[in-house]
Amino acid sequence: MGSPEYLKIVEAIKTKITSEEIKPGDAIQSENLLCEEFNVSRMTVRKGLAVLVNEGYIYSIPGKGNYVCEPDLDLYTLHFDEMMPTEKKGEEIRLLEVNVIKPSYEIGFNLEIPENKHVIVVKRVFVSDGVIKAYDIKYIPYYRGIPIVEKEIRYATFPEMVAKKNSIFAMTKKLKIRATLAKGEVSQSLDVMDGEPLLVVEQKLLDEKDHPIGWGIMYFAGEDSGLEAVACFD
Amino acid sequence: MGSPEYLKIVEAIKTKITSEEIKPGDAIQSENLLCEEFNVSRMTVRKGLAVLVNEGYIYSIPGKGNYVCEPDLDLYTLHFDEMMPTEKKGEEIRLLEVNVIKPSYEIGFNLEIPENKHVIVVKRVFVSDGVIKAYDIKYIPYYRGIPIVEKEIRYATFPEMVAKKNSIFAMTKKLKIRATLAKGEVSQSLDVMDGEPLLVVEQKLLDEKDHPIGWGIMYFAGEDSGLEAVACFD
DNA sequence: CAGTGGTCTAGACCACTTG
DNA sequence: AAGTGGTCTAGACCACTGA
Repeated sequence: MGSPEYLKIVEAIKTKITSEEIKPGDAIQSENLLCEEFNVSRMTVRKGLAVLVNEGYIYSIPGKGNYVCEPDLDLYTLHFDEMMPTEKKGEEIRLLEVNVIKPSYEIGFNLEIPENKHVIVVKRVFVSDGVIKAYDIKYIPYYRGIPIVEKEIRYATFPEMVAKKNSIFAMTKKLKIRATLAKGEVSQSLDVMDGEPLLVVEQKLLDEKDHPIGWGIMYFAGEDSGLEAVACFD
Repeated sequence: MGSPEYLKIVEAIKTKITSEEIKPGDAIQSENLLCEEFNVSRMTVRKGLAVLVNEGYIYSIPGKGNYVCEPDLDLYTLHFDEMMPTEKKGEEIRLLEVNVIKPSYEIGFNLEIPENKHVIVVKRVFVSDGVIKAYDIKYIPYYRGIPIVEKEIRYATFPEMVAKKNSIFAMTKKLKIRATLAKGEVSQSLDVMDGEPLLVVEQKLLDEKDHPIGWGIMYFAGEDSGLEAVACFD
Protein backbone atom coordinates (compact mmCIF):
# COMPACT_ATOMS: atom_id res chain seq x y z
CA MET A 1 0.00 0.00 0.00
CA GLY A 2 2.62 2.47 1.07
CA SER A 3 4.94 1.32 -1.67
CA PRO A 4 5.68 3.70 -4.52
CA GLU A 5 3.42 3.57 -7.57
CA TYR A 6 6.22 2.55 -9.93
CA LEU A 7 6.96 -0.53 -7.82
CA LYS A 8 3.32 -1.58 -8.06
CA ILE A 9 3.67 -1.43 -11.82
CA VAL A 10 6.89 -3.45 -11.60
CA GLU A 11 5.24 -6.13 -9.49
CA ALA A 12 2.15 -6.29 -11.69
CA ILE A 13 4.18 -6.87 -14.84
CA LYS A 14 6.59 -9.26 -13.12
CA THR A 15 3.63 -11.33 -12.04
CA LYS A 16 2.28 -11.40 -15.57
CA ILE A 17 5.64 -12.64 -16.80
CA THR A 18 6.38 -15.25 -14.15
CA SER A 19 2.84 -16.59 -14.39
CA GLU A 20 3.39 -16.79 -18.14
CA GLU A 21 0.32 -14.68 -18.85
CA ILE A 22 2.67 -12.88 -21.21
CA LYS A 23 5.51 -14.79 -22.81
CA PRO A 24 8.98 -13.92 -24.13
CA GLY A 25 8.63 -11.88 -27.31
CA ASP A 26 5.17 -10.60 -26.38
CA ALA A 27 4.57 -6.86 -26.17
CA ILE A 28 3.64 -5.06 -22.97
CA GLN A 29 0.71 -2.67 -23.20
CA SER A 30 1.92 0.74 -24.33
CA GLU A 31 3.16 3.29 -21.83
CA ASN A 32 0.13 5.48 -22.39
CA LEU A 33 -2.18 2.56 -21.64
CA LEU A 34 -0.22 1.80 -18.47
CA CYS A 35 -0.66 5.45 -17.45
CA GLU A 36 -4.43 5.05 -17.65
CA GLU A 37 -4.45 1.62 -16.04
CA PHE A 38 -2.50 2.74 -13.00
CA ASN A 39 -3.62 6.37 -12.99
CA VAL A 40 -0.10 7.71 -12.97
CA SER A 41 1.95 10.00 -15.17
CA ARG A 42 4.08 8.68 -17.94
CA MET A 43 7.34 9.32 -16.06
CA THR A 44 6.15 7.06 -13.30
CA VAL A 45 5.32 4.30 -15.76
CA ARG A 46 8.70 4.72 -17.38
CA LYS A 47 10.47 4.48 -14.04
CA GLY A 48 8.79 1.16 -13.44
CA LEU A 49 9.65 -0.11 -16.90
CA ALA A 50 13.26 1.01 -16.36
CA VAL A 51 13.45 -1.29 -13.34
CA LEU A 52 12.17 -4.20 -15.42
CA VAL A 53 14.70 -3.43 -18.14
CA ASN A 54 17.54 -3.39 -15.61
CA GLU A 55 16.48 -6.67 -14.13
CA GLY A 56 16.36 -8.26 -17.55
CA TYR A 57 12.62 -8.83 -17.78
CA ILE A 58 11.85 -6.57 -20.70
CA TYR A 59 13.52 -4.59 -23.47
CA SER A 60 12.38 -1.62 -25.51
CA ILE A 61 12.21 -0.98 -29.22
CA PRO A 62 11.80 2.75 -29.90
CA GLY A 63 8.77 3.47 -31.98
CA LYS A 64 7.34 0.00 -31.38
CA GLY A 65 6.93 -0.99 -27.77
CA ASN A 66 8.23 -2.86 -24.75
CA TYR A 67 8.71 -6.60 -25.04
CA VAL A 68 9.29 -9.52 -22.70
CA CYS A 69 12.88 -10.83 -22.84
CA GLU A 70 13.96 -14.33 -23.70
CA PRO A 71 15.57 -15.23 -20.39
CA ASP A 72 19.26 -15.98 -20.67
CA LEU A 73 19.50 -19.03 -18.51
CA ASP A 74 23.19 -19.51 -19.13
CA LEU A 75 24.35 -16.47 -17.22
CA TYR A 76 25.56 -16.91 -13.67
CA THR A 77 27.09 -14.74 -11.02
CA LEU A 78 30.28 -16.25 -9.68
CA HIS A 79 31.76 -15.09 -6.43
CA PHE A 80 35.45 -15.88 -6.54
CA ASP A 81 37.29 -14.53 -3.54
CA GLU A 82 40.92 -14.39 -4.48
CA MET A 83 42.05 -14.28 -0.88
CA MET A 84 39.86 -17.14 0.26
CA PRO A 85 38.10 -16.37 3.50
CA THR A 86 41.24 -14.77 4.90
CA GLU A 87 41.16 -12.80 8.13
CA LYS A 88 39.25 -15.67 9.65
CA LYS A 89 40.48 -17.73 12.53
CA GLY A 90 42.71 -20.56 11.37
CA GLU A 91 43.41 -18.93 8.02
CA GLU A 92 46.94 -18.06 7.03
CA ILE A 93 48.87 -17.03 3.93
CA ARG A 94 52.45 -18.19 3.48
CA LEU A 95 54.64 -16.30 1.07
CA LEU A 96 56.85 -18.84 -0.68
CA GLU A 97 58.66 -16.64 -3.14
CA VAL A 98 58.91 -13.12 -4.52
CA ASN A 99 61.31 -12.70 -7.40
CA VAL A 100 62.17 -10.71 -10.45
CA ILE A 101 62.62 -13.07 -13.39
CA LYS A 102 62.85 -13.15 -17.12
CA PRO A 103 59.60 -14.46 -18.52
CA SER A 104 59.30 -17.95 -19.92
CA TYR A 105 57.58 -18.25 -23.27
CA GLU A 106 54.28 -19.04 -21.58
CA ILE A 107 54.51 -16.07 -19.24
CA GLY A 108 55.56 -13.71 -22.01
CA PHE A 109 52.74 -14.98 -24.18
CA ASN A 110 50.10 -14.46 -21.50
CA LEU A 111 51.35 -11.03 -20.46
CA GLU A 112 51.99 -10.02 -24.07
CA ILE A 113 55.47 -8.68 -23.32
CA PRO A 114 58.84 -9.22 -25.00
CA GLU A 115 61.20 -11.68 -23.37
CA ASN A 116 63.63 -8.98 -22.26
CA LYS A 117 61.07 -7.30 -20.00
CA HIS A 118 61.32 -8.46 -16.42
CA VAL A 119 58.48 -9.96 -14.48
CA ILE A 120 57.65 -10.19 -10.80
CA VAL A 121 56.66 -13.66 -9.68
CA VAL A 122 54.80 -14.18 -6.41
CA LYS A 123 54.10 -17.64 -5.03
CA ARG A 124 51.88 -18.12 -2.01
CA VAL A 125 49.91 -20.85 -0.31
CA PHE A 126 46.66 -20.44 1.57
CA VAL A 127 46.44 -22.48 4.74
CA SER A 128 43.26 -23.27 6.63
CA ASP A 129 43.44 -25.01 9.99
CA GLY A 130 46.89 -26.29 9.19
CA VAL A 131 45.87 -27.73 5.84
CA ILE A 132 47.13 -26.21 2.60
CA LYS A 133 44.08 -25.33 0.54
CA ALA A 134 45.47 -23.45 -2.41
CA TYR A 135 48.68 -22.64 -4.23
CA ASP A 136 48.79 -19.30 -5.95
CA ILE A 137 51.27 -18.04 -8.55
CA LYS A 138 51.07 -14.54 -9.97
CA TYR A 139 53.12 -12.82 -12.66
CA ILE A 140 53.23 -9.05 -13.06
CA PRO A 141 55.31 -7.06 -15.52
CA TYR A 142 57.99 -5.23 -13.56
CA TYR A 143 57.74 -1.50 -13.19
CA ARG A 144 59.35 1.01 -10.84
CA GLY A 145 57.45 1.30 -7.63
CA ILE A 146 55.84 -2.12 -7.71
CA PRO A 147 55.64 -3.46 -4.19
CA ILE A 148 58.12 -6.29 -3.72
CA VAL A 149 58.46 -5.96 0.04
CA GLU A 150 57.23 -9.11 1.71
CA LYS A 151 55.00 -7.25 4.11
CA GLU A 152 53.23 -5.41 1.32
CA ILE A 153 52.70 -8.35 -0.96
CA ARG A 154 51.82 -11.12 1.40
CA TYR A 155 48.19 -10.22 1.89
CA ALA A 156 47.76 -8.25 -1.31
CA THR A 157 45.10 -9.13 -3.85
CA PHE A 158 45.98 -9.20 -7.50
CA PRO A 159 44.50 -5.79 -8.23
CA GLU A 160 46.27 -4.30 -5.22
CA MET A 161 49.61 -5.45 -6.59
CA VAL A 162 49.19 -3.39 -9.73
CA ALA A 163 47.06 -0.63 -8.20
CA LYS A 164 49.93 1.86 -8.19
CA LYS A 165 49.93 1.83 -11.96
CA ASN A 166 46.29 1.17 -12.77
CA SER A 167 43.02 2.29 -11.28
CA ILE A 168 41.01 -0.66 -10.08
CA PHE A 169 37.98 0.88 -11.75
CA ALA A 170 39.61 0.65 -15.13
CA MET A 171 40.62 -3.00 -14.77
CA THR A 172 38.94 -6.13 -16.01
CA LYS A 173 39.48 -9.56 -14.57
CA LYS A 174 38.97 -12.76 -16.50
CA LEU A 175 38.92 -16.28 -15.17
CA LYS A 176 39.42 -19.64 -16.77
CA ILE A 177 38.46 -22.67 -14.76
CA ARG A 178 39.61 -26.19 -15.43
CA ALA A 179 40.75 -29.41 -13.80
CA THR A 180 44.23 -30.90 -13.75
CA LEU A 181 46.37 -33.44 -11.94
CA ALA A 182 48.82 -32.46 -9.24
CA LYS A 183 52.45 -32.93 -10.13
CA GLY A 184 55.95 -31.61 -9.44
CA GLU A 185 56.24 -28.19 -7.87
CA VAL A 186 52.47 -27.88 -7.53
CA SER A 187 52.17 -31.14 -5.59
CA GLN A 188 55.01 -30.15 -3.31
CA SER A 189 53.62 -26.70 -2.61
CA LEU A 190 50.17 -28.09 -1.87
CA ASP A 191 51.64 -31.05 0.00
CA VAL A 192 49.58 -33.58 -1.95
CA MET A 193 50.48 -36.69 -3.91
CA ASP A 194 51.09 -36.54 -7.62
CA GLY A 195 47.89 -37.48 -9.45
CA GLU A 196 45.48 -35.75 -7.08
CA PRO A 197 42.71 -33.81 -8.85
CA LEU A 198 43.09 -30.07 -8.63
CA LEU A 199 40.77 -27.26 -9.53
CA VAL A 200 42.66 -24.64 -11.51
CA VAL A 201 41.58 -21.01 -11.71
CA GLU A 202 43.57 -18.92 -14.13
CA GLN A 203 43.21 -15.19 -13.64
CA LYS A 204 44.06 -12.50 -16.11
CA LEU A 205 44.04 -8.81 -15.26
CA LEU A 206 43.49 -6.45 -18.17
CA ASP A 207 43.75 -2.67 -18.36
CA GLU A 208 41.20 -0.47 -20.08
CA LYS A 209 42.78 -1.21 -23.44
CA ASP A 210 42.50 -4.97 -22.85
CA HIS A 211 46.24 -5.29 -22.42
CA PRO A 212 47.30 -7.83 -19.76
CA ILE A 213 48.73 -6.35 -16.59
CA GLY A 214 48.81 -9.53 -14.58
CA TRP A 215 48.50 -13.28 -14.99
CA GLY A 216 47.96 -15.78 -12.23
CA ILE A 217 47.15 -19.40 -11.58
CA MET A 218 45.54 -20.79 -8.45
CA TYR A 219 45.44 -24.51 -7.69
CA PHE A 220 42.84 -25.76 -5.24
CA ALA A 221 43.34 -29.09 -3.50
CA GLY A 222 40.70 -31.36 -2.08
CA GLU A 223 37.39 -32.41 -3.58
CA ASP A 224 35.59 -30.29 -1.03
CA SER A 225 37.10 -27.03 -2.21
CA GLY A 226 35.11 -25.70 -5.12
CA LEU A 227 33.42 -22.65 -6.51
CA GLU A 228 29.77 -21.70 -6.49
CA ALA A 229 27.72 -19.66 -8.89
CA VAL A 230 24.10 -18.50 -9.00
CA ALA A 231 21.98 -17.79 -12.05
CA CYS A 232 21.64 -14.05 -12.58
CA PHE A 233 17.99 -14.01 -13.45
CA ASP A 234 15.83 -13.01 -10.50
CA MET B 1 27.49 16.24 -28.86
CA GLY B 2 24.25 14.74 -30.00
CA SER B 3 24.22 12.39 -27.03
CA PRO B 4 21.57 12.92 -24.38
CA GLU B 5 22.36 15.20 -21.46
CA TYR B 6 22.07 12.47 -18.87
CA LEU B 7 24.76 10.42 -20.60
CA LYS B 8 27.12 13.38 -20.49
CA ILE B 9 26.62 13.47 -16.75
CA VAL B 10 27.24 9.72 -16.57
CA GLU B 11 30.48 10.02 -18.53
CA ALA B 12 31.68 12.99 -16.52
CA ILE B 13 31.24 11.20 -13.21
CA LYS B 14 32.61 7.91 -14.52
CA THR B 15 35.75 9.71 -15.60
CA LYS B 16 36.11 11.26 -12.17
CA ILE B 17 35.85 7.81 -10.61
CA THR B 18 38.13 5.88 -12.95
CA SER B 19 40.74 8.65 -12.83
CA GLU B 20 40.48 8.42 -9.05
CA GLU B 21 39.69 12.11 -8.74
CA ILE B 22 36.97 10.88 -6.41
CA LYS B 23 37.52 7.69 -4.45
CA PRO B 24 35.29 4.99 -3.00
CA GLY B 25 33.35 6.38 -0.05
CA ASP B 26 33.58 9.96 -1.32
CA ALA B 27 30.38 11.91 -1.92
CA ILE B 28 29.27 13.17 -5.34
CA GLN B 29 28.21 16.77 -5.49
CA SER B 30 24.52 17.08 -4.63
CA GLU B 31 21.85 16.67 -7.28
CA ASN B 32 20.97 20.36 -7.14
CA LEU B 33 24.60 21.29 -7.74
CA LEU B 34 24.74 18.91 -10.69
CA CYS B 35 21.62 20.62 -12.09
CA GLU B 36 23.44 23.95 -12.07
CA GLU B 37 26.71 22.50 -13.37
CA PHE B 38 25.11 20.86 -16.37
CA ASN B 39 22.21 23.26 -16.78
CA VAL B 40 19.60 20.54 -16.70
CA SER B 41 16.56 19.73 -14.62
CA ARG B 42 16.77 17.51 -11.60
CA MET B 43 15.02 14.59 -13.32
CA THR B 44 17.75 14.56 -15.93
CA VAL B 45 20.45 14.51 -13.27
CA ARG B 46 18.65 11.71 -11.48
CA LYS B 47 18.39 9.69 -14.68
CA GLY B 48 22.15 9.91 -15.06
CA LEU B 49 22.76 8.94 -11.45
CA ALA B 50 20.38 6.00 -11.87
CA VAL B 51 22.60 4.67 -14.63
CA LEU B 52 25.64 4.93 -12.38
CA VAL B 53 23.78 3.15 -9.59
CA ASN B 54 22.78 0.32 -11.92
CA GLU B 55 26.32 -0.09 -13.16
CA GLY B 56 27.62 -0.27 -9.63
CA TYR B 57 29.59 2.96 -9.58
CA ILE B 58 27.63 4.82 -6.92
CA TYR B 59 25.00 4.31 -4.26
CA SER B 60 22.56 6.69 -2.59
CA ILE B 61 21.83 7.41 1.04
CA PRO B 62 18.51 9.27 1.33
CA GLY B 63 18.88 12.56 3.12
CA LYS B 64 22.67 12.48 2.77
CA GLY B 65 23.97 12.14 -0.74
CA ASN B 66 25.36 9.94 -3.48
CA TYR B 67 28.60 8.11 -2.81
CA VAL B 68 31.21 6.24 -4.82
CA CYS B 69 31.03 2.45 -4.32
CA GLU B 70 33.78 0.20 -3.07
CA PRO B 71 34.19 -1.96 -6.15
CA ASP B 72 33.43 -5.61 -5.55
CA LEU B 73 36.27 -7.22 -7.39
CA ASP B 74 35.23 -10.74 -6.48
CA LEU B 75 32.07 -10.81 -8.59
CA TYR B 76 32.22 -12.40 -12.01
CA THR B 77 29.78 -13.19 -14.76
CA LEU B 78 29.98 -16.82 -15.75
CA HIS B 79 28.56 -18.04 -19.00
CA PHE B 80 27.81 -21.71 -18.60
CA ASP B 81 26.04 -23.15 -21.59
CA GLU B 82 24.42 -26.33 -20.46
CA MET B 83 24.11 -27.66 -23.98
CA MET B 84 27.68 -26.85 -24.96
CA PRO B 85 27.84 -25.24 -28.36
CA THR B 86 25.23 -27.62 -29.70
CA GLU B 87 23.64 -27.11 -33.10
CA LYS B 88 27.10 -26.57 -34.50
CA LYS B 89 28.67 -28.77 -37.07
CA GLY B 90 30.31 -31.80 -35.54
CA GLU B 91 28.34 -31.49 -32.31
CA GLU B 92 26.09 -34.29 -31.20
CA ILE B 93 24.20 -35.39 -28.14
CA ARG B 94 23.81 -39.09 -27.35
CA LEU B 95 21.08 -40.15 -25.00
CA LEU B 96 22.43 -43.01 -22.90
CA GLU B 97 19.54 -43.59 -20.54
CA VAL B 98 16.13 -42.34 -19.49
CA ASN B 99 14.63 -44.10 -16.51
CA VAL B 100 12.28 -43.84 -13.63
CA ILE B 101 14.07 -44.93 -10.46
CA LYS B 102 13.80 -44.83 -6.72
CA PRO B 103 16.21 -42.22 -5.41
CA SER B 104 19.44 -43.19 -3.69
CA TYR B 105 20.18 -41.45 -0.44
CA GLU B 106 22.32 -38.88 -2.25
CA ILE B 107 19.64 -38.13 -4.84
CA GLY B 108 16.91 -37.92 -2.23
CA PHE B 109 19.06 -35.63 -0.13
CA ASN B 110 19.78 -33.27 -3.00
CA LEU B 111 16.21 -33.18 -4.27
CA GLU B 112 14.82 -33.05 -0.74
CA ILE B 113 12.26 -35.77 -1.40
CA PRO B 114 11.30 -38.92 0.51
CA GLU B 115 12.73 -42.21 -0.74
CA ASN B 116 9.36 -43.48 -1.97
CA LYS B 117 8.98 -40.68 -4.52
CA HIS B 118 10.16 -41.66 -7.95
CA VAL B 119 12.78 -39.82 -9.90
CA ILE B 120 13.56 -39.46 -13.58
CA VAL B 121 17.20 -40.00 -14.44
CA VAL B 122 18.61 -38.79 -17.74
CA LYS B 123 22.14 -39.63 -18.85
CA ARG B 124 23.66 -38.05 -21.93
CA VAL B 125 27.04 -37.46 -23.48
CA PHE B 126 28.07 -34.48 -25.58
CA VAL B 127 30.21 -35.37 -28.54
CA SER B 128 32.30 -32.93 -30.53
CA ASP B 129 34.04 -34.07 -33.71
CA GLY B 130 33.80 -37.66 -32.60
CA VAL B 131 35.34 -36.97 -29.17
CA ILE B 132 33.23 -37.25 -26.03
CA LYS B 133 33.49 -33.93 -24.25
CA ALA B 134 31.05 -34.20 -21.39
CA TYR B 135 28.93 -36.67 -19.48
CA ASP B 136 25.71 -35.33 -18.07
CA ILE B 137 23.43 -36.87 -15.46
CA LYS B 138 20.20 -35.20 -14.38
CA TYR B 139 17.64 -36.18 -11.74
CA ILE B 140 14.12 -34.77 -11.70
CA PRO B 141 11.33 -35.69 -9.31
CA TYR B 142 8.70 -37.61 -11.28
CA TYR B 143 5.39 -35.94 -12.04
CA ARG B 144 2.62 -36.67 -14.50
CA GLY B 145 3.31 -35.11 -17.84
CA ILE B 146 7.08 -34.95 -17.51
CA PRO B 147 8.61 -35.62 -20.91
CA ILE B 148 10.24 -39.01 -20.97
CA VAL B 149 10.03 -39.54 -24.69
CA GLU B 150 13.49 -39.79 -26.15
CA LYS B 151 12.82 -37.22 -28.83
CA GLU B 152 11.68 -34.65 -26.34
CA ILE B 153 14.44 -35.10 -23.82
CA ARG B 154 17.46 -35.59 -25.97
CA TYR B 155 18.12 -31.94 -26.74
CA ALA B 156 16.29 -30.50 -23.76
CA THR B 157 17.97 -28.18 -21.32
CA PHE B 158 17.49 -28.69 -17.63
CA PRO B 159 14.88 -25.93 -17.32
CA GLU B 160 13.01 -27.24 -20.32
CA MET B 161 12.65 -30.63 -18.68
CA VAL B 162 10.74 -29.17 -15.77
CA ALA B 163 9.15 -26.29 -17.67
CA LYS B 164 5.73 -27.94 -17.73
CA LYS B 165 5.53 -27.63 -13.99
CA ASN B 166 7.52 -24.49 -13.33
CA SER B 167 7.89 -21.19 -15.14
CA ILE B 168 11.47 -20.61 -16.16
CA PHE B 169 11.12 -17.08 -14.85
CA ALA B 170 10.50 -18.33 -11.37
CA MET B 171 13.45 -20.72 -11.32
CA THR B 172 16.89 -20.28 -9.88
CA LYS B 173 19.93 -22.24 -10.97
CA LYS B 174 22.94 -22.83 -8.77
CA LEU B 175 26.26 -24.27 -9.77
CA LYS B 176 29.06 -25.90 -7.83
CA ILE B 177 32.33 -26.36 -9.62
CA ARG B 178 35.07 -28.73 -8.56
CA ALA B 179 37.68 -31.18 -9.81
CA THR B 180 37.67 -34.94 -9.52
CA LEU B 181 39.26 -38.08 -10.97
CA ALA B 182 37.55 -40.17 -13.57
CA LYS B 183 36.50 -43.60 -12.44
CA GLY B 184 33.96 -46.34 -13.02
CA GLU B 185 30.81 -45.43 -14.91
CA VAL B 186 32.02 -41.89 -15.49
CA SER B 187 35.25 -43.06 -17.13
CA GLN B 188 33.35 -45.47 -19.33
CA SER B 189 30.78 -42.93 -20.42
CA LEU B 190 33.46 -40.39 -21.24
CA ASP B 191 35.72 -43.04 -22.73
CA VAL B 192 38.73 -41.95 -20.69
CA MET B 193 41.11 -43.81 -18.39
CA ASP B 194 40.50 -43.96 -14.68
CA GLY B 195 42.50 -41.26 -12.97
CA GLU B 196 42.02 -38.60 -15.61
CA PRO B 197 41.24 -35.14 -14.21
CA LEU B 198 37.65 -34.05 -14.73
CA LEU B 199 35.94 -30.74 -14.25
CA VAL B 200 32.68 -31.28 -12.40
CA VAL B 201 29.77 -28.86 -12.61
CA GLU B 202 26.92 -29.66 -10.28
CA GLN B 203 23.65 -27.93 -11.14
CA LYS B 204 20.72 -27.44 -8.88
CA LEU B 205 17.39 -26.06 -10.07
CA LEU B 206 15.27 -24.37 -7.42
CA ASP B 207 11.69 -23.15 -7.57
CA GLU B 208 10.57 -19.80 -6.23
CA LYS B 209 10.42 -21.23 -2.72
CA ASP B 210 14.01 -22.50 -2.98
CA HIS B 211 12.85 -26.06 -3.16
CA PRO B 212 14.93 -28.27 -5.50
CA ILE B 213 13.20 -29.29 -8.71
CA GLY B 214 16.24 -30.77 -10.38
CA TRP B 215 19.76 -31.92 -9.65
CA GLY B 216 22.43 -32.63 -12.20
CA ILE B 217 26.11 -33.36 -12.56
CA MET B 218 28.21 -32.69 -15.62
CA TYR B 219 31.69 -34.11 -16.06
CA PHE B 220 34.02 -32.44 -18.54
CA ALA B 221 36.98 -34.36 -19.91
CA GLY B 222 40.18 -32.95 -21.29
CA GLU B 223 42.36 -30.20 -19.88
CA ASP B 224 41.28 -27.94 -22.70
CA SER B 225 37.64 -27.95 -21.75
CA GLY B 226 37.02 -25.36 -19.11
CA LEU B 227 34.80 -22.48 -18.11
CA GLU B 228 35.37 -18.78 -18.45
CA ALA B 229 34.17 -15.88 -16.36
CA VAL B 230 34.52 -12.11 -16.58
CA ALA B 231 34.53 -9.59 -13.76
CA CYS B 232 31.20 -7.82 -13.59
CA PHE B 233 32.52 -4.34 -12.96
CA ASP B 234 32.67 -2.28 -16.10
C1' DC C 1 16.28 24.33 10.43
C1' DA C 2 18.10 24.06 5.60
C1' DG C 3 19.72 20.49 2.59
C1' DT C 4 19.43 15.93 0.73
C1' DG C 5 17.60 12.24 -1.97
C1' DG C 6 12.81 9.66 -3.39
C1' DT C 7 8.56 10.13 -5.69
C1' DC C 8 5.40 12.21 -8.87
C1' DT C 9 2.98 15.34 -12.22
C1' DA C 10 1.39 17.37 -16.66
C1' DG C 11 2.94 18.93 -19.96
C1' DA C 12 6.49 19.22 -24.20
C1' DC C 13 9.34 17.92 -28.45
C1' DC C 14 11.84 14.41 -31.00
C1' DA C 15 12.81 10.16 -33.90
C1' DC C 16 11.03 6.20 -34.99
C1' DT C 17 7.65 2.48 -36.83
C1' DT C 18 3.45 1.20 -38.98
C1' DG C 19 -0.61 1.44 -41.71
C1' DA D 1 -0.92 10.52 -39.79
C1' DA D 2 -1.23 8.18 -35.59
C1' DG D 3 1.07 5.77 -32.17
C1' DT D 4 5.27 4.46 -29.95
C1' DG D 5 9.25 5.01 -26.97
C1' DG D 6 13.35 8.56 -25.60
C1' DT D 7 14.42 12.83 -23.65
C1' DC D 8 13.56 16.82 -20.88
C1' DT D 9 11.44 20.55 -17.99
C1' DA D 10 9.89 23.21 -13.89
C1' DG D 11 7.67 22.69 -10.67
C1' DA D 12 5.75 19.91 -6.26
C1' DC D 13 5.55 17.20 -1.72
C1' DC D 14 7.64 13.80 1.26
C1' DA D 15 11.00 11.55 4.68
C1' DC D 16 15.21 11.76 6.06
C1' DT D 17 19.96 13.46 7.94
C1' DG D 18 22.79 16.84 10.33
C1' DA D 19 23.90 21.06 12.60
